Amino acid sequence: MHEPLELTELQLAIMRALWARSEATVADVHAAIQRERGLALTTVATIMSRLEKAGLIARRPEGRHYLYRPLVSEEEVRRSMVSELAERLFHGDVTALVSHLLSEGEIAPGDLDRVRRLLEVRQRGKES
Amino acid sequence: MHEPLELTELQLAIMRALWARSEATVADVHAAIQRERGLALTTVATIMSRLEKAGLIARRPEGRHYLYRPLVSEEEVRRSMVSELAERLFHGDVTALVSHLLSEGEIAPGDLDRVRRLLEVRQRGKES
DNA sequence: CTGTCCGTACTACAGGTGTAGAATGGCGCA
DNA sequence: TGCGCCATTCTACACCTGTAGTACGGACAG
Repeated sequence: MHEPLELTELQLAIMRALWARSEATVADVHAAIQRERGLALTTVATIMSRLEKAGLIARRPEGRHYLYRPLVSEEEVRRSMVSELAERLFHGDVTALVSHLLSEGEIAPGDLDRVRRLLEVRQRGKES
Repeated sequence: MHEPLELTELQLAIMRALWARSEATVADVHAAIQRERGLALTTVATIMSRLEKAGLIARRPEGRHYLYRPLVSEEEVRRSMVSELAERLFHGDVTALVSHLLSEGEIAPGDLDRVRRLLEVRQRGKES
């Protein structure tokens, strides 16, 4: 239904603020990401109106300003971006991506147990 | 040492052709990616000179044309792009990315065994 | 010696992103 | 009723990407 859903870091920062609040004004979002990036309020407003034009968020009037809310979930974006990356780098072979993660020293040895547990849960869940 | 190494799909297609050959002319690369995308030769030449300017590939004169070769490996690019994505989407928590891959139905149940075997090999390799 | 062909380099342009100042429009106070 | 404030919108611009036509310089054929 959607074309690939690729967000840049700035767009993601804004979406994260919205996901955390579910409804927020431009000023809210601006305040929320102020710590990480010192952007002008109008910059945030610009990006948000572009996101709205792109159909990723929606807004409704509320008094003198607008309240924005996300139209896509964080999970959707993650799924889309991860599988897009798997496509680009591993011909869509997600297992190859996992393999890369397991073999390239990306995961601290201590975290392997966590992964193993996840895997076991997942495998039991799918049985039968 | 490098700043994040983010390649677009087109850039990757060209890099893949170079990785597969280790040295190639613009015409070679053009021919190689001709099947997937019907681009003009000059388009490929443009992208390749931009990649050279960006320091991702290098070239040396060879008779009347140039031979290009990659300056970054496929593995480096994969590592960089995957960890960049983990950064963007999971605050750099690679285990969370694996968890996402395991839980979001991204992996066919049949492939879970492969993953488990990879994990076991990896874990045994790291012990003591 | 000169015209042709081939590959490279230059130029161009639309669309997207990061960034933000300037203009606008309406609400409430004086 | 007019002024100012505040949020929103418009305009602007530089840089990157995808895409490719055109110009240029040198090697080769006649």
